[in-house]
Amino acid sequence: MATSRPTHSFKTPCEQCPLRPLPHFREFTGDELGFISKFKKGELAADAGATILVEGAHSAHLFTVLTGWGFRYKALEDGRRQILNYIMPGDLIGLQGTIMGEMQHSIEALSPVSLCVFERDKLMTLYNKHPSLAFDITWMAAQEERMLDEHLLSIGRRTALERAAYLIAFLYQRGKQLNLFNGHSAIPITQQHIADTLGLSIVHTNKTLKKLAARKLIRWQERACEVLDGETLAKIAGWDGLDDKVRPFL
Amino acid sequence: MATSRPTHSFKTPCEQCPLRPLPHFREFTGDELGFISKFKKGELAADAGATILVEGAHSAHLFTVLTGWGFRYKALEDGRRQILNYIMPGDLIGLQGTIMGEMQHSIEALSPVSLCVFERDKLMTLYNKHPSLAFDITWMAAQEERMLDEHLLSIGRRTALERAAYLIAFLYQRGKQLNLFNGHSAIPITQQHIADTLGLSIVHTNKTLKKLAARKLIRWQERACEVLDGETLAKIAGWDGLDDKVRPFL
DNA sequence: CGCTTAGTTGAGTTCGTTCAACGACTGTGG
DNA sequence: CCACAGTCGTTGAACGAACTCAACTAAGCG
Repeated sequence: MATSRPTHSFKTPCEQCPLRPLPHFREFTGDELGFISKFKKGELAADAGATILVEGAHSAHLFTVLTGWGFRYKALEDGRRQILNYIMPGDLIGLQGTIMGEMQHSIEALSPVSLCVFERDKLMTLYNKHPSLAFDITWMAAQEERMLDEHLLSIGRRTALERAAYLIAFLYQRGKQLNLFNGHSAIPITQQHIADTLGLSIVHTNKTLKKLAARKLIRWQERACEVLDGETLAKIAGWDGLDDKVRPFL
Repeated sequence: MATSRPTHSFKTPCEQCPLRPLPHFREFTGDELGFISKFKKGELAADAGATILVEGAHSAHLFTVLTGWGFRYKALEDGRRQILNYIMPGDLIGLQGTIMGEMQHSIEALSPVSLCVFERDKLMTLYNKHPSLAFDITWMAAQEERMLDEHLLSIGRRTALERAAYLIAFLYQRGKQLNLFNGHSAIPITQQHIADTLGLSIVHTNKTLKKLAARKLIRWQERACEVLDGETLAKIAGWDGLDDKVRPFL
């Protein structure tokens, strides 16, 4: 399995961050931007399939996803795996490990991923000197909590078809907010990942996805899911969708 | 259904908070305590069964649970309900609503509950003047995220018996940390609540609980679950248990 | 060329569901 | 005081959703 590797060669200055111009993210003051720039230590690149963070590790760092898709998961001792949520550009990862000492979940890259690395030691400085950014971190933690609430509702109470529809609609909407699709709306994921997210077996996941495909809501590609009709997917799940407010990130 | 009502008659001073002496909670500086005392606006009492916060409401306040048990939940349009997590003394609630405008879940009391009410408007002051408390709020959000991760793993990947064992062991450990049991370790919950937490039907939940009772791990009471052997429950679920570090609260 | 990974499909089994009925207990109104 | 309804827990029977097992295609790679 491929592992992540540091990229010393290049550090995108925060002032030229490709994410900031997106309408989805809030504007920052020069002061905030200046601090974040100093807070940022470097960049890290991970290949598709690489483990970015591993459960049990005493993570030294905090990361923001710059590009790529990944997922957080936990596993039982006998290998049963549950995907908890997906990570995309702008998402903060490693907060649990930074704040509470030890990671309780692992993170793996779905596509090639690049990350901004922040210095854990400067986190207290951030809280002391930049309360607006501290508030942003809390905002992001609350947002993550909200997504987990939705996922829990989905796994606990929706049928297999509804669950699959919800998950794909969710990933589709998130991807669209971040401008991750150019024309073809393909989510880089295998059916095994979907199964591990929905709490279903691979076989049943496959049969469920076929039903969605038969309705022309999705189309399955090499190793990706193309979304043809996100609205109907959301409707099948009885899901309201994400709110479109501008959000912070580091 | 009973509703919550304000208690104007009495406001416990934070300096005499019954929770602070517990070894489970971290010590606070006089400065921090002074601010929290000013931050606290009053108290609120809710009867068992009362709805404390409702999905969709623009919550004006932030609360800390002083006494009692409750739960957070979400429901689908057709009534299917999923319990997301339980609330106990020291837990902060209403953060999502305060930070992001609108509550996305409801909260209901399991037993009579009393709450400290904080002024939402002073939250920015907290972030500006008391970074250590701001950090505490982030800590609590991250902790909630961690619990949701565990629940997700449980519902997604554990069998009915393992799920039930995990849930009861979890509630038992939390209750014990907070000194909520005096001799008899009874969790004030109905089988319907357990079913709505585990994502199972009431009938199958009942049959599953009977298996645990047959093994003398639990005993079912009037409207509560008495835990006889929390260790074995955790072992059945393959669950490591909560960490016992001291934690913050407001 | 064999080897691995991802996706597909059918057959039989198991786990959890729904439907239904019943006992115990509580509170309410006549 | 009793009759009645409501909640909570319990149990059996029949059904269905999702699982495991197994076999097979197609694509990618050393």
